[in-house]
Amino acid sequence: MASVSTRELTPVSYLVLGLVASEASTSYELKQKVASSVGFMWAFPHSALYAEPARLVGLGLLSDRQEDHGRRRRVYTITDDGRVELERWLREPATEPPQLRDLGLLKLFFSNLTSEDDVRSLAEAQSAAHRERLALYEAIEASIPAETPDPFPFATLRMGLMCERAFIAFWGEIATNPPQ
Amino acid sequence: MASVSTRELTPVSYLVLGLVASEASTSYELKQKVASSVGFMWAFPHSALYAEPARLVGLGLLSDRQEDHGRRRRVYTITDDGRVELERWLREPATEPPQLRDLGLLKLFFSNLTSEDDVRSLAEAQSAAHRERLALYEAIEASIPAETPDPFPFATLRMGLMCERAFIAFWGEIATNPPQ
DNA sequence: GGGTACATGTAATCAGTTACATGATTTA
DNA sequence: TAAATCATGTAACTGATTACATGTACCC
Repeated sequence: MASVSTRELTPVSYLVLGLVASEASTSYELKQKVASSVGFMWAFPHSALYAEPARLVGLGLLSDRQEDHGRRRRVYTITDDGRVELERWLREPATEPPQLRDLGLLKLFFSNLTSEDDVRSLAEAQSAAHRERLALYEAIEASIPAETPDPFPFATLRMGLMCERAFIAFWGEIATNPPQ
Repeated sequence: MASVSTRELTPVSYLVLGLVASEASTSYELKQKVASSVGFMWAFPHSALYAEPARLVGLGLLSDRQEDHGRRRRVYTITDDGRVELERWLREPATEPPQLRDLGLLKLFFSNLTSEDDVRSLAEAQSAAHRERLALYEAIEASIPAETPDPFPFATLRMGLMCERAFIAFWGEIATNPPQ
C-alpha cells in the first residue's frame, strides 16, 4: 500500500489529493475550490488542475471515471493508496520555512535606489491592495456559518487575516514615515 | 537605452540586478548576500545565482570581468541600461498579491482528515520553528547599527518580524485550542 | 601532503506556466 | 441563431531545481 515514491509528489500533488479526498471532483470543480480558498495563498493556473490529477491517476493515488454523456468530463476520486499517502504526509512535520514572495517587499528592499516620493507611493499602493484583500477575506469569514463540519479552512483563513492586518500596519507606517 | 524586452525578466532577475547595483559582486558574493537577507523570504539554490547574472550579461544589463589570476571568477557590474531598467521596475507598482506558501498552513487546511493530536503536534512543531526563526531575525535586527546607509533591508526585516510574531500567536492558539 | 571545507560552476531534468484550441451552454 | 460566456483540455516552452563535477585554500 502506498508504495509510490514520495519524491514524485509536490505540494500541488497533496493539495489536489486533499481536495479530492474531501469530495470527488472534476478539474473544473477543483479550480473553483482553489479560487475561493487555498488559491489565495498558493496560486497556480487552471491547467495545473487538469494535468496534476491525471498524473496522480497514473500513480494510483486517484481514480477517474469519465461521464458518458454531456461534457464527458472526468470525475476524480481518491483511492485507498491515495488516502494513505495523504495522511502520511499530513502527519509528517513541515520542515521548510514558509516563503513570503512579495514583489512589494522586494521593491522596498531595493528602495535605496529611488526617491522618498517613490517609496511613499509604493507604500500607499501596497497598503490599498492589502486593505482590499483584507476586505475580501473578511467577507469570506462572515459568510462561513458558526457550525461548519470542516473548521480547518476557516482556521487557515484566520492566519490570512492576521497577515493582511500586519501588512496594512507595516505599509501604513512606511507611508507616513519612510525610512531614510 | 534599456530597449530590452521586459518580458524576459523575472523577479529573480531584478533581485540580482538590485544586489549588483548596490555593489559589484561575484556569484558567490551574491549567494552570501541572499543567504543573509532576501533569501529568508525568497529562497533559491545557488546555481540560480550563477545562471542568472550570465543571462543578464547577455541582455546587456550587467557586464562581467573575469579576474586574471587566482580563482578567475567573474565579477558582475551593473550597466547603465541595467540601472535604467531596475529603476523603471522599482517605480512600477507591484500588482500580484503576495504568495504565502507555507506547507504547515497547507497541512492545517486539510487537517479534517487527521486526529486532534495530530493537529496539536503540527501546531507545536510549527510554533517552535517560528520561534526559532524569530530569534534569528531578532539577532539580525540587533546586529544592525542605528545609523545605516541603506535602511531598506532593515525595514523589510521588520515585516519579517511582524509576520513571525503573527505565526507564533496563530500556532499557539491552534495548539492550545484546536478547531473541532 | 592529505584531508576537509569552501567556492565555482555546468548539464540535465522537470514542474509549472503560457498560449492555444475547442466544446458546451446560456442569453439576447 | 449569433454572440458571449463557461468549461475543458493539450502542447510547447522555460525558469528553476537537482545532481553532478571540479577547483582552490586552509588546517593538521
